[in-house]
Amino acid sequence: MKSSPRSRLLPSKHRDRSSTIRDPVRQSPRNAQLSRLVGTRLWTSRFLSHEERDALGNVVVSTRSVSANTDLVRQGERADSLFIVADGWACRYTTTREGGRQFPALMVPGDVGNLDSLMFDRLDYGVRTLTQATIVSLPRDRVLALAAQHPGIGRTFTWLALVENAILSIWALSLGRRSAKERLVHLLCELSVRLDAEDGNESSFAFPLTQEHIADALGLTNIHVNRTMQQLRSNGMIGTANRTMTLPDVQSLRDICGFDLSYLHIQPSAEAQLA
Amino acid sequence: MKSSPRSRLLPSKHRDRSSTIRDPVRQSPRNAQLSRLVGTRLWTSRFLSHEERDALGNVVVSTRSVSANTDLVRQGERADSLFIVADGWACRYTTTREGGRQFPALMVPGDVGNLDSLMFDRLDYGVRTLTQATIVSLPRDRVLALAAQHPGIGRTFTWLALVENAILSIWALSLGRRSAKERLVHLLCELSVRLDAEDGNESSFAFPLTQEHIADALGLTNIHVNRTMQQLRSNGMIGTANRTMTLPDVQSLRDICGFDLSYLHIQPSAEAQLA
DNA sequence: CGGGTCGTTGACACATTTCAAGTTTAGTGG
DNA sequence: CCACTAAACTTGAAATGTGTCAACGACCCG
Repeated sequence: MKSSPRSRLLPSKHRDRSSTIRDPVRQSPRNAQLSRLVGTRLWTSRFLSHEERDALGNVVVSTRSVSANTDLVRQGERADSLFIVADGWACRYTTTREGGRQFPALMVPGDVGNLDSLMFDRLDYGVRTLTQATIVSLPRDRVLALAAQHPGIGRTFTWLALVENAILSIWALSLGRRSAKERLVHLLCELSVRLDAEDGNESSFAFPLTQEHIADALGLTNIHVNRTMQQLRSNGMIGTANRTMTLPDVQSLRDICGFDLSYLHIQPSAEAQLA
Repeated sequence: MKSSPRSRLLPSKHRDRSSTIRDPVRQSPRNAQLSRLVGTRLWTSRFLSHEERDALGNVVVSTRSVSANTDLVRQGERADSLFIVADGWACRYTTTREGGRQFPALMVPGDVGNLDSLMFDRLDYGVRTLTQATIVSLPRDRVLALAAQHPGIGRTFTWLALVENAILSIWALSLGRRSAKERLVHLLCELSVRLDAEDGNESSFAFPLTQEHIADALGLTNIHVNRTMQQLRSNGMIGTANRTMTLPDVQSLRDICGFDLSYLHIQPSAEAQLA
């Protein structure tokens, strides 16, 4: 399961910049909504029984399509639903007073956007789409009730939170101790794995991020990201064309930045179990 | 409740450098062990019923005193217990191949050291004491069983993981987008709150970290931390004497770095409720 | 065709690191 | 109690990675 079709991931550039979502759009029939969860990080948790998975599926209240650069929640706001990115890319973002922006997380298809909303009234970060995206919403109250009834669901949320923690810890290591080149390569290695884009030692995946987005993830300026990418391109370490990222030699990229995928805590059994 | 007596926090410098713990030392009678949890972040969770709190307390298997610079778990190792830092300071640390070190978290009295051990077989980071410390251990299996039986316990772990997440997100913002001075001041503001050391606009707390520890938390070199601290000292923004940190004007420090304590998710009711 | 986002380039500034001493401090052993 | 030692802290000079500022170019969509 390589990434989604390219058209879906392309940001729609001249519409709805910085808008906030209003109404659920494109309501689908209930069965379709349930099926939107399939393949999601939440859905494939190995801690869920079949019964628990069904219970979660029945809680989906809406599946909507959202354009690029839309805030799902803003910093300091309250969110009554858990947002799952079924398709497209999104980010969590934090900002300094002076306007410096940092992404503590990038979300790709299947990720949960605002786990914190389960426990906190106000979010410490904003969540925003980076591309056109399909968002599945689960109402917080019903999810919490389910978690109290079903141990597997509660455990799944703890697990999700801890995986986010592990990823964020490695990001901190990159931010604090790695050079620009290492940071960039490390991010690409991470995305390659998370998107399940690897085929032997090669990898290729739809890549909708602008250089500014990358900069916000890596704690660099877009200009320096640009120069660093050019260096990698001219060395043949990466290829970019048609909004597609190509990594011809994954292993040597991993060697450059000391990438070890164990921190992603991929569960190889989960998909197999559900297939 | 200001911080612990100074003697407790001083690292014992010429003993047990880099050693690993062997046996539980100084076993205390059971009642005393239970009471070691009191005041802990886990214990004061507002999601716990009295019954659940007792259940957790009964799971404590050991309370031991550990010298400074001791690994409780090393990177990639397995831990069968949850470690709670009842007294003293500790850190989580990650490293690059080249030896660059980054702390994704600092633990002060009351914090849980290795929540991830609940869900992962291998830890993505090491946990190490920075001072002599008192460590309470809860066996992972029994804790997991409790979490499955008692919704409040399960919910508490999710909550703990999400708070760590929130803190780490703000650390990422510091690492990626703040200057050395801002990072340092922000860390001091955070510690001042977490240690409950503030008295009006002043704050004073035992501070056992070396400048190298600070550097590892902030993604800087110890030398630059030194220069930055001197600058703050000469401006009267901070005072350091006898391993005690004094912040004479907390508000102006917060203004320097844009500190907003909401990300710490302090629960003012929790202590009152238990007092 | 035109406007705007995104990508690219160059020259320069500067925060932070590196390297290489020294000095102070706090425990240790005689 | 003093001398000894290692860790922690301090200082200076020079190197460098990354940021800043200011353009220009390419492309896409309306």
